[in-house]
Amino acid sequence: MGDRETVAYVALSHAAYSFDGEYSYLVPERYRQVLKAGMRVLVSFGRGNNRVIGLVTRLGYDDDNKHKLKPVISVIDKESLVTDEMMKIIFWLKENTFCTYYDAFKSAVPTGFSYKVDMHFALVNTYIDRESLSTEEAEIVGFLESCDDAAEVDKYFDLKANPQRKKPLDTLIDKGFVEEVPSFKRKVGDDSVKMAVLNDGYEDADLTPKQKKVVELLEESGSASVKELCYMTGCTSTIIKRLCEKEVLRVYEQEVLRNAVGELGDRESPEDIVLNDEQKMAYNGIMSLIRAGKPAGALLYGVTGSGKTSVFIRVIDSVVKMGKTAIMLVPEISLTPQMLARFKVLFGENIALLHSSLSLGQRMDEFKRIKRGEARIIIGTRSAVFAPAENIGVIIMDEEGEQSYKSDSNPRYHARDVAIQRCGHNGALLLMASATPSLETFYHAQKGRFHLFTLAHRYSDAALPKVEIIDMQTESAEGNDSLISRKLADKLTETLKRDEQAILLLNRRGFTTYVSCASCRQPVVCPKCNIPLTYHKKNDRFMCHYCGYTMDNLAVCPSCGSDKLRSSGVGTQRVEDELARIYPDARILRMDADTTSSRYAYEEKFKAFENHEYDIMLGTQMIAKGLNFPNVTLVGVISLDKALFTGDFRSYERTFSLLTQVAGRSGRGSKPGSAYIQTFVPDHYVLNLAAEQNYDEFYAEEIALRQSLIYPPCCDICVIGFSAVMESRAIAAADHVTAFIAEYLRKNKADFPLRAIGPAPCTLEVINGRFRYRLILKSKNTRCFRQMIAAVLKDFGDNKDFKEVRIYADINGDIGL
DNA sequence: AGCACGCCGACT
DNA sequence: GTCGGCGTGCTC
Repeated sequence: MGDRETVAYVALSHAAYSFDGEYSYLVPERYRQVLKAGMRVLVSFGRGNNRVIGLVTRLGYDDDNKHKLKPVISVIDKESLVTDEMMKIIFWLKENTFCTYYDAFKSAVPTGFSYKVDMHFALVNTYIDRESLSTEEAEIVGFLESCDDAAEVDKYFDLKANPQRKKPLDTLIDKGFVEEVPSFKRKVGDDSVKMAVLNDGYEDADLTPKQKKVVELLEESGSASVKELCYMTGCTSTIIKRLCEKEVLRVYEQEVLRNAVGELGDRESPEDIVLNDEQKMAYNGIMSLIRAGKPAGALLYGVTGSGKTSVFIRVIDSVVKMGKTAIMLVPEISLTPQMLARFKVLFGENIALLHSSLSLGQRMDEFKRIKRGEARIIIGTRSAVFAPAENIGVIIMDEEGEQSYKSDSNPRYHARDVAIQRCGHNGALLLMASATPSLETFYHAQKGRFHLFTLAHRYSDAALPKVEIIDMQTESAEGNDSLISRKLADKLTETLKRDEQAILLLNRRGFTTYVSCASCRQPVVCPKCNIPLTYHKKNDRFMCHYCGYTMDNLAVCPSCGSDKLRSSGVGTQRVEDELARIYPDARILRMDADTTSSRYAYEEKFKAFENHEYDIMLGTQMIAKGLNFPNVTLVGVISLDKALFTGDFRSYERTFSLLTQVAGRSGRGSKPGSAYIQTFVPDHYVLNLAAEQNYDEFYAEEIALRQSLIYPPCCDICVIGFSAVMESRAIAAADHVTAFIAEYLRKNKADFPLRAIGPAPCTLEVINGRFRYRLILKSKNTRCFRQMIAAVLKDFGDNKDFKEVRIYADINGDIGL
């Protein structure tokens, strides 16, 4: 038994969920010293011996192996990208979010580390017996002799198109005459800002009408982001690509400013931050939990403006002085430049930043700095919870209830759940903070599973803004058909007169949200999604906010041909117009996904508003959160009624939180602030409790509701979603899975409580031309339950009948839409 | 997902 | 007789 072979367990990069697993490969002698778990390797897989990249999940020995193992072909990484602890997280992600090992790995490591393999081949420096070769083999050897370096034989012989040529190449490798030399290329990422400019001599090119539109726009503006170009001209990025091929324009990646925050003069010491008594109590309690070195969770529950950030700073400072690391998660980093600037001043080089607007290179650098222990304070968005930090003392989640902490694509994880796992491994504290915590978190805090620290007073005892609800029903009964009530209008006038600023919130982009025909009553809908299109005045086009489809402004009704198209509903653009009419002298800043296509634009605009270059800021949710403008004394909510009734069980919670947060933007400086909420349902308790900023009461109401209707946190909820181009296929798939579950329960004599709802169409039945159905399972998220879901997904993936149907499972995510 | 193996129809 | 249709099942 002295001859046990070293074996690497490998998770493959291209594995589908149904055959994802740890495959064992022999580790050749030459790699035995260097290969570690967490490195990527090149292996051959399947009957066709395709070269694929895989992740070594662990190393072991070949005990009684019945298989003839294939060897590891080559090792890609010089060092492991994954610590032991992160490897546990990868396994956890696979079990809990039903992704593949490799998907989990990818979300834990910056995309900049992704590689594309190209196989090259070279002659082995040895005697080759020509006589033994077939003609095809001799041809290959001849070609390789004519090459200086390792040659891309696959390209030369076009192996993709002529797969029969692969065999002689393989036999040559088997005979030891030819060796494979993999070449790894960094993939070019695609999520930085792409900008376009015209090339010299563009005038001479032959252009189609759509292309001409793009060129004209560029002539005006000089340069523009590709996204903006598409928005304004209504074309797709393929047109830009075509223009690029014609050398009419060129596309380049926008440099992200390395030092967006800049070197800010004097460094402050975190210890100079003075805490009031309440903050001190919270700080002491938090620190004693961290010093205990045991996994724990705590909620810092404080009203807006109670100085949670100061507590964070002192905690982080102390944690770092203990020799530990700290991770601080924020919902959207671009929305908190002010907080970031403050941290830079306090902690300088000790900070690493992980968020989406960094370039790939920057992200990789930050990742390395954390891994080497050079940066011990990590600030970032959701995915920063995977930072390769070791010896973590605390993970802070600011605005813990924010939606952006939940991923709604592939590994469908919640940063909170990952953070709990990491705190468990590190003996660290998970510190969640919010004025309006998620129901889940507050529930656990009530039950004593999380420690609770409360900050009940606003810093320096500033008063909370006075909030008033305005009934738009009586407003219109009394003859005011304007979007803005008389009261809000008066307040705006006063505010502008005092040279103070106002923030107005509306959760709909565009101009009008609904265009319909007065004669046939048909709304104008998206041909792919069957959802009413939104009219955008700025580009004079109809747009679908779900799939991005756009079309020209219509003169006649597409269903009956009459010219009586009428628009209704209100978008930000329409409000902007109305404001401009009432307040011709006011400087209005509109902030929504249409005006701010690049991350960089956010900060510019917020800065301009802060410098009082504008009087009124009008926008969607993005303006409601985390910002601090001392000169803002008026907040108006044009309408949020739609958000109350989205069909998701969290819609009350979200609306409550949004309202309290936006109201909190008012009166943050020395001047007192006020807020006005316009609504057609003025008696709704959610609105009234939000106006009172009464979270405790809201919690009591909402938890009772969740208990009686059985929703989280009183149970766990799993959505299994199906989508297909043909509606009947989506239904058949959903029915199949429903039957499979019933059968599974019977066979396994499972006795866990389970309640299935549906299958039923999703609220938005069609998106982007795919019909959507869902099955909702209410149960307890136990291992048995997850095993069942995994079995469902595996069975489904193996089933050839449903090739064209996409499926996903999401535990405790949203069920709306 | 690929890819080979295998078991039935129209062809040099 | 064989070439090739794509149904079925496996991948260390």
